[in-house]
Parts: sequence; structure tokens; C-alpha cells
Amino acid sequence: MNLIEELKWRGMIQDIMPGTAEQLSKEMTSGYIGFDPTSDSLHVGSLVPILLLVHLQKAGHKPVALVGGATGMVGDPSGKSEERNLLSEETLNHNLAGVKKQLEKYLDFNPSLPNSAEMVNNYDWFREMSFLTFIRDVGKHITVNYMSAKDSVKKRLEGENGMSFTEFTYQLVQGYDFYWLYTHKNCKLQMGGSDQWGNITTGTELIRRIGGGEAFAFTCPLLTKADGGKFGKSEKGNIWLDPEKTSPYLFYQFWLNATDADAEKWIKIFTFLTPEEVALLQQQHQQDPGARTLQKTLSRAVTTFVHGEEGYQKALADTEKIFANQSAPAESLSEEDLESMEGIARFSYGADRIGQGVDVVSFLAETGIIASKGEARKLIQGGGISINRKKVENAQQPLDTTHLLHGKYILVQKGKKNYYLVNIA
RNA sequence: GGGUAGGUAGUCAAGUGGCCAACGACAACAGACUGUAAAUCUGUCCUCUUACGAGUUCGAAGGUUCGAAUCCUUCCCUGCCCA
Repeated sequence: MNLIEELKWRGMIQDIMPGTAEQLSKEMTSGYIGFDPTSDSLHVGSLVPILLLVHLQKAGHKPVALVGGATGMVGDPSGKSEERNLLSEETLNHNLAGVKKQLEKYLDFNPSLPNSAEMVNNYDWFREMSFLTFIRDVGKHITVNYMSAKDSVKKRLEGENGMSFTEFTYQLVQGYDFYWLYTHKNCKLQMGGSDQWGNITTGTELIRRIGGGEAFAFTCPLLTKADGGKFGKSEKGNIWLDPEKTSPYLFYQFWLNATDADAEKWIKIFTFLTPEEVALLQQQHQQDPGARTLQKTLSRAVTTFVHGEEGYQKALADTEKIFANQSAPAESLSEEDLESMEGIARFSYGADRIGQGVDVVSFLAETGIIASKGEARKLIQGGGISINRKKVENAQQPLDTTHLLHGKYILVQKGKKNYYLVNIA
């Protein structure tokens, strides 16, 4: 199975330019993907493009990761119905550094490899370029008609919010990236999410018109969730790759909570398992869906890929502590268990208040676990709050020192999956 | 600059003088059922509040009125058409 065939099987190809497969089988090819510095960390959505680069490198080609120092200053209109706010230069630089650091983890930059990975920043070639140079040497080759026909532009022109000249120009800026990499780094391939198809083709068009060269591209489908939700979001927000922003435990949980339909697709995209292995797993899963074989394999593979074996083990250990025997009394958790669990939000609370005896509602509101008393009351009435793994039946229920675990903790649950550890001091 | 259509809660979107904290949909959160799935059903969903109630909202500021998201004035913002 060659690279393209494999990616097709994995469901990672949406659009592909004719001749791409031939080019890849002909010679070692450099291929690039651009990463937006809109935040100082990448999130799980960026994993797909990262994996494309990894696959590319595995197949013996040279991956180039481009961070958009320049394009980030312009703002990509693709998929956006409104004009974007520009980032300050300071934020941008901060984000660039964060994104670069993460990308370095996933690709092999060892310079002794013939196909070692490379990282570039398009600010390096845009910094010196003057506006006049740009409109003479780049803008002259592409008609406004061509640019306006792109979906990302067309939608905005027809939509309600209009589009600034800056964002309109975006595709040319990104297109020029491809041209620059083509001429300076012999880079003949660009990949990206399918929302990038328009921008990418502007690049290949530019390469053809300016230099008569030939360049290739393919895109991967944008991920959606089976229930229509946004991929990469959980109840607690975005799932980031940075362990500081999303703990390995929560990261692991994200994948473990995948629906069956999603897990079947994602196992192919996010793991390196072969078709035979995947087929076997799917079969096992069908026999005993409750075992969630697919989800477990998936979450293990991805967590290990992103946070290493150690992060995975930690996440798994915490998962077991929390979910393995939900019915076990909270008292059975050791002090160490409570202290070391990382998927838990921590709060502290005054010992004197507990000594006097407080009602649950005040306790929840005063610790900050729940924003207000009213809300705490509503949750309790709906049966959504447990203290030390026992459901709170009555909002007036008092809390006192007899509720303390190990003399200093109270374990609060909101719903099934949200845990809070309150340290009484 | 001229004309015109608009700006309502996280999003979409009703509402055109009192019955409006504002229909509905989606998203979100919680419950039941489950497998820490899905689907379905239920509750919550401006803020605070011991289910009472109180406070602050409908681009902004003023005004008319017993009473305004709804009427008037000015301003700001956006789309479209014309210059």
C-alpha cells in the first residue's frame, strides 16, 4: 500500500490534485503544512495535519512544518463568517514559540536523515517584502475574478458581514508561501484541512503562472463528531496538546468518551494500526460493545503519542481510581490516591466553617465549585451532586467534621464525571 | 456622501406600547436508561436569591408615556444599491 492508498484507507484524504500519487512514487518529495499561531498551543484538531506530516516522513518524504508568523497577522477567512480580530505582535510571537515547541515533538528533525523534518516561518520571507513588490510580483499573476470564486471569499461576499481587503488578500499570501517553498526548498506538495483547499490551489496556480512549475496537493476531511458537536471540544472546553492546558488525564478521557461511530473512524486516523489490526478491533468491539475496545485502544494510542508512555500510565491510573469502582465508598480511597489524582479540580475551604457545620448549598457556593447558591440548589434538586460519593438528597443537609476524609478532604462530584477535591484547612 | 435593510440572551431567531426576562430552535449543564457510548425522555439554561421574590437586559445615549425590546431624537456599527 503506498502512502496515498494508505491515507485514503484511513479516511484522511478529501481532495487530491491529479498526479500527486505519481509524484510521490517518483522521488523523495518535500511536502508542507501550515500551522496557524492563533493560540500558544495546538489542540487535537491539529493532530490530523501533524499526523499527515508524520505519515509523509514515514513514507520516506520530507515534511516541512510552516508556522504562520506572517499569515497569522492577516487572518484566514476560511470557514469564518466574520472578520477576524488581529492578534498583537506580542501575542503572535508568544504563540509561535509555543506552536513550534510542540511540533518539534512529533517529527524527526535529525539532520543526518535525508528526509529530516524542517520548520519554517513565513514571516522570514514576508518581513522584507514591500507592499509594492508584493502587488507587482505576486498580485499581478492572479485575477480578482479567480480569487473571488473561492468558497471562502464567495460566502463572505454573499453573506452579511462583508470582508476586509486584508482577509481577501490572505489566499495570495498563503499562495506565495507555497511558491516561495517551491522555489527555495523544492517543495512540491502542500497538505492541509479541506477548508484550506482554496488557499492551496491559489498556491499551485501561482507556481504554474509565475514559473510554469508543477505542484501538488491534497487535503484531509475536517473532523466532525457523530452527534454534530465540534471536534476537539469537551464539557471543559478545548482539548489542547499542551499538558499544562489539558491534563493527560482529561486528554485520555476525551478519546475514551468517543462515541462508537466516531471511534471507528478515529481509530484509523489517529493510530498507526494496520487495516488487519483495525478490522480485528472492530470485530471485538461488535462482540462486546460494553468493553469499549475501540475507545480504549484509541485513547491509549493517542495519549501515548502526545504525552508519552508515562502520561498515559498516569491517566490510566487516575481513570481507574475514579471510574473502576464507582460504588466503592470514598473512604476506601487513600490519602495518596486523593492527592495524586490529576483529573480533579482542587479547592480549599476553612476548617472553622466546617467545624460549625454548614449546609451543602453554602459549602458548594463558598468554595467556588458552583457559581451561586441558586445554581447549587438546582443541581442538588436535579440529583447532580454527590459528596464523598453519596448523592446529596437534601439541600439543607449539613456538613461537619464527620464528613472529612482523612481528616481534611471532602470529595465532591458534579454529575458523573466532574470531580472536585476540597482541602479543609 | 445619497438611498435602503438591519443591530434581541452562547449561536440562530420570534416579538413591533402593557399578558416580556422576552416564542422557538441549536448548543451547553444535570437526571433517568446505558457501556464514563449513541438514541430517547425529563429538568435547568440573564444575575442573585432558603421553590417567595429582587435586580439588570433587547447597539448607545437621551426623550414621549401611568407603562417601551416595541414610539420619537441624536449617535455608533453592519449589509445591500447608487455616487
